[in-house]
Amino acid sequence: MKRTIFHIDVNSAYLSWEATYRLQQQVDCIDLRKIPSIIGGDQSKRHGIVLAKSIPAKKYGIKTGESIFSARQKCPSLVVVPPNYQLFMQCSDAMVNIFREYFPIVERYSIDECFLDYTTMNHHFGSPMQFAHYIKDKIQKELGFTVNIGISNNKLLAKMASDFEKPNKIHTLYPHEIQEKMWHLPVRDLFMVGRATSSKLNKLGIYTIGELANTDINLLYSHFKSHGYVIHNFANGLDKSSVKPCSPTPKGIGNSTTISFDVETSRTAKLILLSLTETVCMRLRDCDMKANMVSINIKSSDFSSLSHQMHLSQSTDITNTIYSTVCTLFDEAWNNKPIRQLGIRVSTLVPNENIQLSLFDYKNTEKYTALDKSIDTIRTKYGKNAIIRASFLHSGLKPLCGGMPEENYPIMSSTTLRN
DNA sequence: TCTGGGGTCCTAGGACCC
DNA sequence: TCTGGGGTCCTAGGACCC
Repeated sequence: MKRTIFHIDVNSAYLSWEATYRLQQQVDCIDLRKIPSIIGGDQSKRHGIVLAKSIPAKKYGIKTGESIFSARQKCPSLVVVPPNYQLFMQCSDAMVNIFREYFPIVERYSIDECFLDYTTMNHHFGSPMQFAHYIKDKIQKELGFTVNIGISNNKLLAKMASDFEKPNKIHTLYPHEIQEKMWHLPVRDLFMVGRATSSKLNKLGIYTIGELANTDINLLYSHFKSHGYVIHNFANGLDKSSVKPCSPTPKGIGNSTTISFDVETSRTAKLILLSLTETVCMRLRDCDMKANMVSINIKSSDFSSLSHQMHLSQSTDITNTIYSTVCTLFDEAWNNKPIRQLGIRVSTLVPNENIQLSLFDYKNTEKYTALDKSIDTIRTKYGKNAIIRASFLHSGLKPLCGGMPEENYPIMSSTTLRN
């Protein structure tokens, strides 16, 4: 049976959300979407990259991911606004709540993108195009921001379609429209063709999605291995994946941070690793999982990076245990180059039940588990910094670092954002 | 490049075994 | 050791997405 899939994508999400919020709060009367503006990190903390841009900023050639320094060179009058992740989560939730009024399954692909399956809903809500207009306008009216909607028979084509002309537009990309609407685009525009793959394709004389679609699959395999099959299928509009309810169980949990100065001593590095371990382990316990693998990542000031990982003899969620592994990994891996960024990650996760405890450390495990539990309770109740490790006092470093944007903010319901 | 941070998946190459 | 070949497992690094 032919499916009907929608892909909804918020236009310049972070920027639209901030603009909508400012208009509603009447911070000032300027709509950030109508002037050259970006959402960007703090340059003094070396977080200075463009996270989202307005359409006027795009006209100056400003790209997501580039440094704010270079964006300012392209447009000296550029307005730079810091990100407000709590607000972004609330706006995202408000949009998803609207979808849930109509769809039993909402696949939240990212903070600002969803897939919906409209296949069986035609006779309830009209043609796909009619319903797309309805839901797009509803979001704009109730939440104040615009979206693009792509419609097709599979997720890949729906996603490609939503990326066509912006903002506030609906596009179809049905299989019979592929040649006309998609094949003339540069290969870089195809989902799953990134910088590295597109430059390799260009060297092979392949510049458009159409050329890729008509390239011999064996040639692609010889250069790209299994990824060659993926991009060849996508260029031909082939995708069988279905719309799935999101986040089954995470495969791993990690946090990393770029430090505002170059770290030159193991002592400082380990303090930062501790703050990262604290948040990662809290998140791990929060989703009721234990980890079997611990990895670290070190990016030097010259931007070279290295990683190191270790399998644990026993799965754990204990901060102290994971931290001591992190320290061992760091000592084994660090090449003494000044450090720009540190990251840790736990993976090979198992549900926090039926864990075999070795007889020897049974007592310690119990003790540390109780300790972590008390700390988590205090932090949940009184805030993240209600209890911190003494080693951070007077260190000038944050005792907890990274983490998902949660905090103790109430989730804004879709009504809260209404005009 | 004055170049963030959260993820997932794949692969080359080495270790080890028979 | 002037050493074959196949299989499995593991790790580091790199690709991609947002």
